Amino acid sequence: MASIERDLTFPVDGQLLMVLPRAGASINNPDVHLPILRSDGDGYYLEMRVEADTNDAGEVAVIRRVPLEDLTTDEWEELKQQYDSLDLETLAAQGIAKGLEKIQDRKIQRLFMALLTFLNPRQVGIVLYLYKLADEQNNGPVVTFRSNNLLENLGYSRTKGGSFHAKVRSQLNRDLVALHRVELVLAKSLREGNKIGAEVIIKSILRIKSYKIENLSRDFDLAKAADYTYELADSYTVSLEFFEGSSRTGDYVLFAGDVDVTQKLGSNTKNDYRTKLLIYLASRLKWDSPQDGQYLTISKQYLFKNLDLLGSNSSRNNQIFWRTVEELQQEGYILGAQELPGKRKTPSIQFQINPQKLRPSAV
DNA sequence: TGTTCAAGGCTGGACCGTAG
DNA sequence: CTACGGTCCAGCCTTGAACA
Repeated sequence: MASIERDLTFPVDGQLLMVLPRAGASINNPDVHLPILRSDGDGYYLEMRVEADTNDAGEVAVIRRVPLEDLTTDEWEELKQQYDSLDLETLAAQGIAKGLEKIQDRKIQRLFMALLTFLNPRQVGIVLYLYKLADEQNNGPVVTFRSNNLLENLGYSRTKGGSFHAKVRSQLNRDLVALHRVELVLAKSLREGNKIGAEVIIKSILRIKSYKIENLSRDFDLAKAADYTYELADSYTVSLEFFEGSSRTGDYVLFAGDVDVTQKLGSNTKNDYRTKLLIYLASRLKWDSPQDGQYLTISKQYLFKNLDLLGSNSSRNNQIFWRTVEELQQEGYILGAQELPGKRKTPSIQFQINPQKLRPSAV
């Protein structure tokens, strides 16, 4: 029984899921502040704050930040100068790529890009895939994988020669380095996170422990590849920093082993509502701890915010939302969903989750 | 409220060139 | 030869605005 179960599902850390939608909140989210440069006794940081929304316990405060410890004084001055010349307001309105195109220095451009698009659905897909591998490899939080296998699982196609395109390879290295380099600052006990003076923890999603280059003639530097070039190592060994797995504390959510992390051709990861909804539902399973483990009632306002459905046309937002629910229903994660008549004009949605595809650990 | 239209952002794959 | 680097652009999808 237990082994069958393990074949069909894999555990993803509960604390990570609780914080994931917040940690990856986009620039359009009203709780998100624009990036700032900050220095304190410990060093320099480029950081983005996500403020808590006190009307809902799950909308906790999180800071995501890139430590800039290896910057020279000149680089720090240049970074400050580039930062001052940025029009951060139009960056949100006109798109991130557009907003950053004036920055000449590629490293600075990529730094902002990494922070602004942190934990987008493509990166979340990578994280899910790594938790699945951790379960298969049974080596605790340590996972070893071949880059090409990961690209394959993300649904990318190969060139005529059989390799992957330089741009996708490069994006993968940048994603991995972002998951390694960006630190999350959050309350140690998320459920009490809004209290003043709460103890904080600082963690990355993963740490890259080592990597391999099979063609020895290539000389590869992880940071340089992420900051300046289009390179990718052939394999990586990483350690998942949020990891309870199936250990005795048992704080996790089981995901279906056939979870789809492929990137759809022609589509755009920031519009991957299906992955956002899946993760948000998993997150709410941890926050709400429903007695039956199946029924979740979530206000539409918070659903829309966490799906980044923040456009001005509410009927269109509704269309996209229900289309997304339909997708997860087709995949079997959701057994049913219905809109509950709203108290004071705040309608909510009741979901019935399929415990065979998504199930929290017993509380 | 929902539809239609035009404009434009983001992604990845085609193509081609280059370095080692 | 393979992997990297750059340019171009089609396809998907969203957005704001106008309108029924």
